[in-house]
Amino acid sequence: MKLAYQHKLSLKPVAPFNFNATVHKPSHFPAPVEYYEQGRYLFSLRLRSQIIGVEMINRGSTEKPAIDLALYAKSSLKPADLSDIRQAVTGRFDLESDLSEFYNGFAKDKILAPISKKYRGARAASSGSLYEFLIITILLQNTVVKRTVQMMDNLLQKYGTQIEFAGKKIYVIWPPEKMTEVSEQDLRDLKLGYRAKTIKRMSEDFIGKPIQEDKLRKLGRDDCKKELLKIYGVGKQSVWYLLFEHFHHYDAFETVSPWEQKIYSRLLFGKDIVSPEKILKEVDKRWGQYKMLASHLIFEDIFWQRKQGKALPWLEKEIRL
DNA sequence: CATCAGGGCCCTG
DNA sequence: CAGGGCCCTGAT
Repeated sequence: MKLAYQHKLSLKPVAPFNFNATVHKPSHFPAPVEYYEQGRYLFSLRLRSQIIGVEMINRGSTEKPAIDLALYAKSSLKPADLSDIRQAVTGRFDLESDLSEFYNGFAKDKILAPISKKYRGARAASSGSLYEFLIITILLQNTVVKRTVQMMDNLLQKYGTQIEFAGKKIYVIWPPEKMTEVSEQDLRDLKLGYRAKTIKRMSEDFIGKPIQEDKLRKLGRDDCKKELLKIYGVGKQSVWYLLFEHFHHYDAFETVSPWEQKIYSRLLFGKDIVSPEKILKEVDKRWGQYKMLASHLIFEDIFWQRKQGKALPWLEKEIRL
């Protein structure tokens, strides 16, 4: 499906703002629902029944941020659509948070200071909808990245829609209702295993009396967490991915999975393995209410380095792409 | 060839 | 609140 250029919007994020380190997270597994290059990011969006291709272009600097959004769709966009898109993008990329206190602080922190300077203005972001994020967290469960990638590709090819805009082809995820027409066996045939059931049940939670993403955004961290844990397939590991990346609670760091444990052990203590309790205590002591944002930056930094070709053999062992 | 753990979660006892 | 079961795949 080819989408035609319809409209341009201009956004002004709150400074300091780092475009590249916000829109692109090199530690994330690659899914064909987005495209990134320096200064430019494409992703797909469903708005009511419309499919929108969004192209974000960096037009500013860290201290004077500006983003242009070029919007692509089949038919023209109404003022209400534009206002919804503006709101969605602002929310998903957390453009209105003032992080100057964080980025101006911690100057004496040996680990954080150089990284905080390097990525000044970066924030947590998740370009997809809550539903899309939940699909990803389910596919991450109890498996290795390679298989997650395969499951996601299988699902998008079968149930997603391929769109072409701004010179690129990416997918847009299916609407949750789609999964009601699909049997558990259909999903198992895509090598999803027992996740088939989880995806079906989770999708149903978005229909009828749907989960309200906007309402969840307004809740405090603990209330938001409580609501998210009610969703079938969301447990203690997925919930803080959601709280941080999707809902931007910058202190949401309460569990460490085994692979992350190894990486944080190395980055914080220079050791192969340190207990999760010790890691959590350390980040809390160092960074308090910003402990997840700070940890996220040092975590992403090694993946940026890897992307730029730096050899990190100990890391390769942990990611198994 | 077989066994098993892996970016967890649900359910049961 | 601990522990078993769950799908599939690549590593051993």
